[in-house]
Amino acid sequence: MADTLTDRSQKILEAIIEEYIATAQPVGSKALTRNQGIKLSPASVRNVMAELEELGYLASPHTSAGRIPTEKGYRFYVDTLLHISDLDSEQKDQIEIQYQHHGLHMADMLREASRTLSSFSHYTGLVMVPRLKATIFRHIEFIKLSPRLVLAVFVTQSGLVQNKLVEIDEDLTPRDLEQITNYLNQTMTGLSIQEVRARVVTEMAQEKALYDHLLRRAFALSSAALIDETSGDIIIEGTSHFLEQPEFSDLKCMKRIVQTFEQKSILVDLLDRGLESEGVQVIIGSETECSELSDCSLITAAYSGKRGTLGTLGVIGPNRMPYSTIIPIVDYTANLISRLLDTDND
Amino acid sequence: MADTLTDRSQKILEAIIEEYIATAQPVGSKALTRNQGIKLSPASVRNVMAELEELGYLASPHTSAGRIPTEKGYRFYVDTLLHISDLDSEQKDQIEIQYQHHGLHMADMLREASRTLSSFSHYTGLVMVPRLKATIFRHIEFIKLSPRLVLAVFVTQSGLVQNKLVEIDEDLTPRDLEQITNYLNQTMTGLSIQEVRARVVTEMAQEKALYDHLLRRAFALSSAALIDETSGDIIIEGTSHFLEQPEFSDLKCMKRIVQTFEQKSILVDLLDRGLESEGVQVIIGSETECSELSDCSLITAAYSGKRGTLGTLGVIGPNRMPYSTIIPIVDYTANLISRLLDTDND
DNA sequence: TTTAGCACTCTTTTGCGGCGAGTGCTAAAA
DNA sequence: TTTTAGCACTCGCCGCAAAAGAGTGCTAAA
Repeated sequence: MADTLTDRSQKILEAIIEEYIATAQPVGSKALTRNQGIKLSPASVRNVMAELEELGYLASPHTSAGRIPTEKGYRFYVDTLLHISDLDSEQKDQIEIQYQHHGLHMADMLREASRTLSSFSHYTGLVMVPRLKATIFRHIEFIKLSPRLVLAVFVTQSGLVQNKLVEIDEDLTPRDLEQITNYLNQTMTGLSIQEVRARVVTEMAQEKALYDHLLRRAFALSSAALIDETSGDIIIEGTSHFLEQPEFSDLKCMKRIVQTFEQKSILVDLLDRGLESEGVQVIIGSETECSELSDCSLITAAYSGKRGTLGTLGVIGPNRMPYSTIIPIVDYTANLISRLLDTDND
Repeated sequence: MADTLTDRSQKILEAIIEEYIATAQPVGSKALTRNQGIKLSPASVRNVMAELEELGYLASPHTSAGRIPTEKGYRFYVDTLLHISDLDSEQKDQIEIQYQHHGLHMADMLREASRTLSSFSHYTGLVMVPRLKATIFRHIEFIKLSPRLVLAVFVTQSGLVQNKLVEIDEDLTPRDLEQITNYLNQTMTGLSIQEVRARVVTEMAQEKALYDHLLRRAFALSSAALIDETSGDIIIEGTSHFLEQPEFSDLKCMKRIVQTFEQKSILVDLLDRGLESEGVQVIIGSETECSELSDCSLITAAYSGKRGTLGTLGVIGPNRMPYSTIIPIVDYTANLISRLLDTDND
């Protein structure tokens, strides 16, 4: 039982998957011979189909229905059969236009990205908000709101702004705050957040910090401000597209999926996986390692700012997704966002 | 045809509505006599039901089904029949507990409110983010990020923080910025945003602003910073509860509703209505003036900070909602949020 | 004024035969 | 040896009709 399929088997598998993606109906041998450039009789196709089923690429819901792809089938399709074309420039323009009216606000841009992903793919768009730890320190500022309350505003190189209210035990004069601000901005600018954190820890342990009152406060404040709270936030748009999918017409199953979305944490984990890797990733069905999402697939890609990866974005839909059209959309959007993040904030 | 119903009619109407709320099934005369403290025979009940139908409080889906309440029926129920009990202290505690771990961040608190509303009501929670214009100026700060880019951070009395990146045409020295900051904070603190805006407009028109370069810049910057961008944002949690409602088992109709939610603007309008009024508001079916939501009802209440109303929150679900249990939940949550906003930020 | 009885209506369920799509197998054709 | 035509078989889906069930309105009696 050769694990390598013959050319002919591959062609037929491809045709079946594409037909199934288009129609959501089990594909029969006859339908195949009608449609495409397959020059075989139904009987021959049947033989191949039986073989593909035995190898685990196809399954039949019941005897008298056609075949549907298994996860293994989709995986093989995505890995070796799929030829992804580039977006034509018209589509690129259409996508790009969406971002024209969004100014400098990163949050708006990411929301728009999620929306665009959803509306161009007709599935559900996902955008992970940049993890703070993946970003570069640019500026920190402390605003005193009341004797015991300071607002820390922290800006990353890529234009992400994080606010945090910090309670303090002792009154700090505006002058103190200014000094702290200056010190931190001078020492930390250009470092990654991880480096900044490390630095804060080591310096706080060092002797001179013990004696320099102000310095100690500076570190205390900054470490409070840099706790990554927004981390793990995710922007989901177009959940309603799920309601269009015939495979989810069962309300029970539909509800399980939507609830999983609302929880967000599982999606965050899935998007996190894409952080390390280059290019577009496809996660199919049970590869999600989440039983609720076992009939869903994700197409994700990382986006990056000036220095390194910031986060990931993508699309989630049923296993039966038109990968060939969505992969370029995700890819292009990720690149576009990266580009916008690089140019927007000098 | 007296518009005032007899006591008996009211009792029966109430029983029908409550039965229908509990079961989602058309209510027949027999079912009624079985259940409650109604001491009449089915035949008598039928007479009353026929009368109630003629008056428009009930409708029958078809001859051989029971009756279901009309909007007019619900409205009457909510307005005059309903006796809302207070939450018992156990429930209050349960709700309150949810907020313990949320520190000073307003955004987190509001998200939690939406989540709590949803999980305690088993419907969909809505929280409108405070409209900037309804808030009081507390502090503004400008952070220079690059020669042409300034980050404006604006804090309201109630602890809402808004960031805005502002592009400027001419380089401002840190000294300039500091002066501008000081000037604005001294003049504007304690004014409502509307007053601030008005002030900026009038002062910019005045002569002295024409000559004072710095002043002009200060106004330009602040007016750019105070454009209300987050306005109209809304936090929706628990959409999946809609999938549980038998009345929305039709996917078409379900999808229309979810899409309406995703658009948000319609919900914002609906929540806006509650801004003016005291206490809990109920909007039933077509009162939403939105055809997609004609089978939905909202229960909303305004929450407020130190000075005046900030926004509204509530629950949206099918017309057939257990108003008597949800109204207290919404009411209590709104008060709780108001209380938290008042105490949190000295 | 209330209730019991009854005929009537209309939906829902159930059972059943037939149609259609698709399969696997076998034997013939290429 | 590979491909194809033919054929019996399986099984879901559709439509129909009959039966069941729930509820109503009306009338006449309590």
